[in-house]
Amino acid sequence: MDVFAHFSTRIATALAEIYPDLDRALLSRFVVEPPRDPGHGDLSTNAAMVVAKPLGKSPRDVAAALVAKFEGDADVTSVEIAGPGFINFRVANGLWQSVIAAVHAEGADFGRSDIGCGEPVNIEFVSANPTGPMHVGHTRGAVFGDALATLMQFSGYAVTREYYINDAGGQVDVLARSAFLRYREILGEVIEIPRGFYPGDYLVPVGQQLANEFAGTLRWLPEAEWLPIVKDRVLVAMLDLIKADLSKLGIRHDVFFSERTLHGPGGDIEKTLAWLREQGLVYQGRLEAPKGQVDDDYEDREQTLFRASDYGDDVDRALVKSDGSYTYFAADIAYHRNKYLRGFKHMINVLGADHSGYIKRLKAAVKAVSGGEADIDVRICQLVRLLKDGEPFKMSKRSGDLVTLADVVDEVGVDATRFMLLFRRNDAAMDFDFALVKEQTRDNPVFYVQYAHARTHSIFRTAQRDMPGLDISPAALAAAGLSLIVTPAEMELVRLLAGYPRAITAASIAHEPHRIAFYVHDLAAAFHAFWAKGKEDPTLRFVNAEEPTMTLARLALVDAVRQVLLNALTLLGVTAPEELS
RNA sequence: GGUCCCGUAGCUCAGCUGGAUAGAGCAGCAGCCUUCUAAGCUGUUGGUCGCAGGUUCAAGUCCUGCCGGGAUCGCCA
Repeated sequence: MDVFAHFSTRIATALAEIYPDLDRALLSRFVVEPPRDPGHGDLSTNAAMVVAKPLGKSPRDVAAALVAKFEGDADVTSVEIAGPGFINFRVANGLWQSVIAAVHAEGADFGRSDIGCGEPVNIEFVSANPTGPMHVGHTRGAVFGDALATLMQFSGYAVTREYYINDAGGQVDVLARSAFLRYREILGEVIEIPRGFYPGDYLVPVGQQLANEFAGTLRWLPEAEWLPIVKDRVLVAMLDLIKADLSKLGIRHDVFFSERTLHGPGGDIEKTLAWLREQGLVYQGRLEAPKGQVDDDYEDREQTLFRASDYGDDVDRALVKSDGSYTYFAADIAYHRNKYLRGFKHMINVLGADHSGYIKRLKAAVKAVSGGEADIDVRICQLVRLLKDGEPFKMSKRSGDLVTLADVVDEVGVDATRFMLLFRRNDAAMDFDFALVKEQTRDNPVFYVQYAHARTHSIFRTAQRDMPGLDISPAALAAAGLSLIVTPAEMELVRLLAGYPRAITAASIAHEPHRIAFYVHDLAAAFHAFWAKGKEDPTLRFVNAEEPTMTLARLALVDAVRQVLLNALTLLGVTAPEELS
């Protein structure tokens, strides 16, 4: 039940009846939304203005014809033309009240839609290098990607959560060598970790595991022989580490895709490059030296290039390094072709701020490998600055390790971590204040929203205590006399509830989960406000022993608020406690 | 130098992918606790939407050029 979608359909139908020749594409161009100024009415549409010009008519004439279609309609109490051609509707209370019943009937599914039409969408996120535990910088992208995935699933997309394991580069060799040092250390050698190696303690268990499995035998092998063995072991261990970190945040990927599987003879990279060559998209050539800071070891040479600039990138991009191995980008082209061949025409990549320069070539790659059939949206998560009591926080600890994702979650909890990271647009840098998210005051939005949910339960507990004879079962709530819900403060709440499905679809389409966080904060605020009204005016209290009928109607409203708060928080991966201790 | 992101109230930020008189929270000021958990609420002060042009019925929103802040810049991943 989406009131806005309901009116949108009705208006489109009316327009099609009035103007049979009207271009149907226009019928999806107008919007139905709550006007900024509530004085203008409950719903407003710009339909007349959108349609007027192509029809060669004045907006107000179109509006007048449209208004005539709604005269005497049961759903509306008034329809007015305003300003340059807006149409403002006042919706009958009965329709608003039916929203409460709809929330009750649909329960956890309230807000669900099928705008995705079951289309497969691949969301690649996190993809942190498998060289150690996740550090705090990865957290934002992890939470964002996960929330976006849940959101789009709820809107009817067939979502695959995917993690790309960068296990093919030189840093993995360094990782394996670092683990090998720990192995030798376990065997009794005194080891100094040289610069450029991974010094973290987290490799000690890997060394131990190698010692358990191979005793001392690896030590006497040449590196070429032990390296692949150690690499296999250490990669599995690191991935387990990362999965454990992610599960701390309640995040689980459907697919872990290894970059290594793309390499080698007959692998996807070779196939993809051969295919690109057939298309004439690969050539030998030179690039201009980059402006700005030029590396000392820059060497102008002829190289193998992909025609990225044919697809909107600024320059063509190198595919092969000077040592003959493939560039990261070459593997990434193959990887995205692989996604396309797996049936994904919609891809979303969640990347950190340092990858913003990568967007154009990625889009170029997707366009090229799909023949323009697939699209990719790259969502950049900007930096998070850690603060404590308003002061910048050291990102590295004494041991030299970075602050890890686990540190943050252990410090402030999953709910606070997730909500705070989602309570901001992804493309703006943000501050994360450790002290604030642990506060139990209204300044802390996580707490504020969870408190609203706990309050809905508290009201039911009170009702049970003070009116033991009252039947507050789901069936009784469903049968409540909703026509009693009429005061402005109540209608404000109901209107917000009615806007939930619309908020979900809009956030899905825009790939912006933060809108749900703001929505739920708004709903919590409206609920707290209504709750407080009962203090000044006892007739506005939810539970009133003198008025069982009214109490039941109000409880039905509270239950709807409870359900939507729960739905929205669940979507964000934040728990909704029934009681705050 | 190129590219991308940001610039909205003293501070932190929304602004529903072009709509009507630009909104919240914090801070400030003035109020509300023998409570349906005050862990909350009400009222109020505060704006040249960085600047200048352009597009149109309509621009914080789209385009161009500047200014300021951040990120990034052939073979790292």
